[in-house]
Amino acid sequence: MHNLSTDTNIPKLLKDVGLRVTPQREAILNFLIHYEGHATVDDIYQAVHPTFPGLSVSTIYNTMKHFGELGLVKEITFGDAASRFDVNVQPHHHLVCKHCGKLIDFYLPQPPNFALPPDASGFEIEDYHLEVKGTCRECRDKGRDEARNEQTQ
Amino acid sequence: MHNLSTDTNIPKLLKDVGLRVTPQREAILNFLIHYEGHATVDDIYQAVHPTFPGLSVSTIYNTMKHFGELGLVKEITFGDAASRFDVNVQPHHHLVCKHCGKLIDFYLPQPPNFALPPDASGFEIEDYHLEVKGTCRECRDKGRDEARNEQTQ
DNA sequence: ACCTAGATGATAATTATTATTAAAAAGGAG
DNA sequence: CTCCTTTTTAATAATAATTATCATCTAGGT
Repeated sequence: MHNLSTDTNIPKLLKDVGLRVTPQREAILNFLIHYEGHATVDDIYQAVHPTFPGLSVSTIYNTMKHFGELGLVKEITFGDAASRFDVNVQPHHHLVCKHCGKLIDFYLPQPPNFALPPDASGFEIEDYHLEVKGTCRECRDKGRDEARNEQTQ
Repeated sequence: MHNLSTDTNIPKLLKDVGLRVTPQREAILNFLIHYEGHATVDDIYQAVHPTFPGLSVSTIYNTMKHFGELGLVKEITFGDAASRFDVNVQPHHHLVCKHCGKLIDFYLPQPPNFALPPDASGFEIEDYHLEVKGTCRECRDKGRDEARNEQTQ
């Protein structure tokens, strides 16, 4: 598990996790490190493409898969929408605005306690994620809804 | 919020929630009520289609949207996979097996307590869902993986 | 400089879902 | 019961995210 910050040495990091150092990977990582919020593949593409015209979305998908497996990013998948990637790989949870889709991180002081039901005996817990849905202040203030896809960070 | 059981009067229920009583809706509801687990649109289609050849998937999507809005079912959406529908509309949570996709319900004795971060001030919580990922016993026993899409209930 | 495993990019394929729309059916009014 | 309006259905096309394919290219060791 790696925690990335703006002063991470990108080529070194890539070598450390056993990946070849390619300009594409450097560009993507660099973007993610500086990005506030939770980027989708398309966000990455839109941002990196101008300064790196060759870049293909396949490469981004590929790269994100690698990064995910190596613990550089965490994929957040919500029902309907596109996957988002988070350089915050600390265990954490999300508030999701039902109206604009905004994501806000939060942390639990301690894992929630619950008893496994009988039909789950032998289930080995590896990870948990709490998704809290509701309405963010902005959407509560303005007339709700019609905000979708505006502030989807 | 309605809790469906095997002795629910389906036509009456449909009328009560303000929907027209159609054979398609009756068939879908009847299937859901008797189904153990969490059905996908395709599950419904596969099950109902043989005895109701005309049924179209559009109708199922449509119907599930209505049922969801009226609180007859709860849609569970996980990242990659197809949406599932649960006639258990009580607030509850899920264990998800990473290998075979099996879903197991569980309940929290009390809501997890957490403090909203400062950038979430004004966020109005409406709902929360805890998703616990791991490996179910069956997948732990057999050689893992290659089970995907077998016991996806 | 050379070689080979691995990476890339273009494109096609897949999958879940939504939109469209003409035809059919539900349910109330007369 | 028949007519009428509105909703629903079903078939199809459209969309959108993601994965698969594969020829070409390149990183990094020799």
